[in-house]
Amino acid sequence: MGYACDFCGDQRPVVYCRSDAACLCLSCDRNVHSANALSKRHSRTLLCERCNSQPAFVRCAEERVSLCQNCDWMGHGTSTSNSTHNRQAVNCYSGCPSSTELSSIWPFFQQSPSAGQSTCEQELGLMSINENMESTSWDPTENNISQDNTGMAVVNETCGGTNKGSCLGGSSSIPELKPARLLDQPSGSKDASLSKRVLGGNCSFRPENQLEAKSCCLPTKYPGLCEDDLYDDFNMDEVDLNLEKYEELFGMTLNHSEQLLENGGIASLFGTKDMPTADSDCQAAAAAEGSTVGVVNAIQPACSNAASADSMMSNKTDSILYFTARHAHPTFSGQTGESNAGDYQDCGASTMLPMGEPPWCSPCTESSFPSATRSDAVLRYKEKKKTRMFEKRVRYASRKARADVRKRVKGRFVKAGDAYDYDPLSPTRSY
DNA sequence: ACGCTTCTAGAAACCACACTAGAAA
DNA sequence: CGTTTCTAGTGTGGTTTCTAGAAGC
Repeated sequence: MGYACDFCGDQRPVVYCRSDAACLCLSCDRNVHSANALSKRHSRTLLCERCNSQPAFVRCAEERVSLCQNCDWMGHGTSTSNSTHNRQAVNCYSGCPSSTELSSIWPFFQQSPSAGQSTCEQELGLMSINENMESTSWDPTENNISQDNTGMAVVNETCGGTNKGSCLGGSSSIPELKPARLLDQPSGSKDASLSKRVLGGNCSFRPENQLEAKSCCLPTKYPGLCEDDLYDDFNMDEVDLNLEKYEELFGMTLNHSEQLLENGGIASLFGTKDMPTADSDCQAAAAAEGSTVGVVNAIQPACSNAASADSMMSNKTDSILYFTARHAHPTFSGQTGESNAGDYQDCGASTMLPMGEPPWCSPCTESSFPSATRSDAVLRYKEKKKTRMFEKRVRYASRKARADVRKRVKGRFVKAGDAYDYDPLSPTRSY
């Protein structure tokens, strides 16, 4: 069975766009993603050359193939001979990089001469791959991964010593590998520096830190933290985070927040009662699923009150963000059982995460979690569970791609040739 | 307590057309 | 039985409109 570009249906697909969930040839990739500023921000990566349906995760130097997480696991995780293959993380890109730029980030990448230069690289310099690469140049002193000047994240050289067992050479290395998407920042170096500033020294290079980075960029209600600059980095699409999960991440109950406020805890530093954590819903989930209070307590660490939580985080904002993100993390791991490995890939979180981290949720114990609050949380959890089935999913990426570039009048599609007031492909109007 | 008005949030409708699935030839 | 042609139905996103519920008086 042959594979074809989701857009033109003719050429062989080369890249995978997570935002569109589409496999595209280079020509269509440029065509589609040069349509407007938003589409230019779509993060793309190579397509897995084995299954041709998932974004590539690593590049096997020996086999000279790009593989998704599943295929990499199948090919290297179970074979003792293949498991020693030298593999490198595959970088993502956004904007409209030229073939030269693509070759610079993927040295193994070769493009046909017919494919010309990008049509929009000049007009959208902000999205250029150079800046992108710059933004992904994480300080090696802060992370156990380095990036060479080709944009490839070379893991093998940096995971020596005690981490040898978790190198890419082994099947257990996946959680330690920073996915290529982690290296990709949609905008310029400003964002990169911001991310580093927010994440601080607490962030090691683990897939969950992508979530941390995203979680750090909370909605604009936290003006002192990320109102302007950081919000741009909060790309919900890239995290594949639906609203429900967003609420699970940040939907802290008022009562709990007030407790923290009274104790001079985290919320006071945010200056809001909506301080984001995921503990209440996490507990609600556990309770709603028939777990006893003992079970809830069993999965929590010895962090029994807001004061201890406060001390855990010290008084640094960086640590607070790290803390909240870690708490939010378990909700990403698909506790509902609805997610599959592909989903994990999409959201950038490793399938190994649930095993690698203790699934504790809350800095408070049952005693500090009144029954009324718990029932409220259970109610909210049930509501979210009820609405879970209605989340929108794009079934046909090609239709989405066409709808994205279709001309409209007041939001409605117009006939081809008719006057329109909105053309996604053009910044000007047709009046 | 009741009725009315105003406000708000969410759902539904609308549009063109490429695409799909099934029936018919 | 396999291939081709035809047709009805579906899905896609941005905007507007509708509706139910809450809040205020």
